[in-house]
Amino acid sequence: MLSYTEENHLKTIFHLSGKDSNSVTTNSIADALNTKAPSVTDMLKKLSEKQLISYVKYQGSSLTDNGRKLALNIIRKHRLWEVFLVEKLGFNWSEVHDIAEQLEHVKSDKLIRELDKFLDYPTKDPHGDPIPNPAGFIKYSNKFLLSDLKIGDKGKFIGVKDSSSLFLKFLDKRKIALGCTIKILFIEEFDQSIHLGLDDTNLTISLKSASNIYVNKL
Amino acid sequence: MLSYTEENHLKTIFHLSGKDSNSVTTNSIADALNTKAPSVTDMLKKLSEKQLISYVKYQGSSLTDNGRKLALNIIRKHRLWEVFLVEKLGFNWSEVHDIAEQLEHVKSDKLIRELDKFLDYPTKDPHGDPIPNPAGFIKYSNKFLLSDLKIGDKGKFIGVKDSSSLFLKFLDKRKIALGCTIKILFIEEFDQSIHLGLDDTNLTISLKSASNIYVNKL
DNA sequence: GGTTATTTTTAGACTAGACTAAATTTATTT
DNA sequence: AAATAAATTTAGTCTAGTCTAAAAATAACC
Repeated sequence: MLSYTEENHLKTIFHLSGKDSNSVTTNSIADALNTKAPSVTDMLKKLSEKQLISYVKYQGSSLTDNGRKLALNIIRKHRLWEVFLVEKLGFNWSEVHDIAEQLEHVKSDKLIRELDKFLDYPTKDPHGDPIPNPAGFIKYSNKFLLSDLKIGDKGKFIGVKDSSSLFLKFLDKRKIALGCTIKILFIEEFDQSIHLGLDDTNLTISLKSASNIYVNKL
Repeated sequence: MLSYTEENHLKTIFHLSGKDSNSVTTNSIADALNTKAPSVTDMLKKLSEKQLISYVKYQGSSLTDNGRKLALNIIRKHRLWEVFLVEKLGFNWSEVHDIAEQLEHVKSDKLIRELDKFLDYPTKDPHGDPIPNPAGFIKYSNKFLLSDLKIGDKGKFIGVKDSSSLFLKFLDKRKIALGCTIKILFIEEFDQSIHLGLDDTNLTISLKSASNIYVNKL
């Protein structure tokens, strides 16, 4: 049985590792969890003992198959609860992260099975992120960051990288919603801010914002 | 912000106090929480400092108005989640307690408001216990223990005292369901076991079982 | 390639919550 | 009302998780 803190470390290592399970630095975990490096080092040793990560002193950590499975199970729970909050309780996608952060730690396999059924087996959360299946398999889409597209490219908005409430409200205000089509009209040389075509309107967003938006290239 | 453990102590003190907020002993709290007396003593001091209970050394503890309000809020959450689990996710009433025990600690006022609305403002949980309103008001029904009725009395089954999974399954097996009418046919002198009329069948239950069943006298 | 800077780990201390064993207070019994 | 029993608190220890400061390892730089 994993503790709250162990679960959070596994989840964070997964998120920082990316698709191909790269090794992750101690400091990056500490930053992500709003904690300090020595606390993380302690936890890394513990998770390593439990064979959930492979950890080499000074060299970083990566999930074992077992650890990855557990991480994906937590992420599955997080995302199912997010769907519940938005679809059933009428929350805005910008409000659900912190609550799901708590709900994801509730322990009951049956609860998640029944919730999944109740929600009719959703495959994506409200931010467009894929929901891992019960076996811990996750389907990555061939997504790109909006900031990596070139002038003239078109993309379909499928998700966000940073799902902080602040950023999601930013998107809401500009009517940038999941599923809409975005065309790169022009990129400012000076600061890489991007002029977009969005439905019938044009707008400009910063490089920082564009680096938080995932699209499927069209 | 209360910790998980603080919340559990407040809740337990409320449950042990009964309708008229009697003083509660340290050992009874320890028993209810499956912990030891010294741990409880520490917590009592802490809750007393926070003015959530009034605690006199060696004399027991009782909730302050503030503590009672917080306790009722936790109970409100617990019972709303139980309704959700049974009504929406199809759980049996015997399975929901442990899960609700976890869910009740999730912190978000809006979550509970929306859940309440989603469930259409229920007033009782699946075991027949009243759900406190958001202000911390709880409506007690004039309930009796089945074991306190006399021969010839009739009652409507409205709730259980001990909602352990074991006892609820016991009731299910005997088709004793919330809302059914129970008549006391005969009480054995030897062991106070009770012969009941239930719908069109008769059965016998022990004093211990009868002491766990609440009825409204008819 | 040696020096400096950065990252990471170790060492040691702190808090919340739990425990056991011993001391103290209250209750019971005769 | 003294002696015994039971309940409760105190004292001291333990674990998980956190931190700061110092030491060690790695990376970066000239």
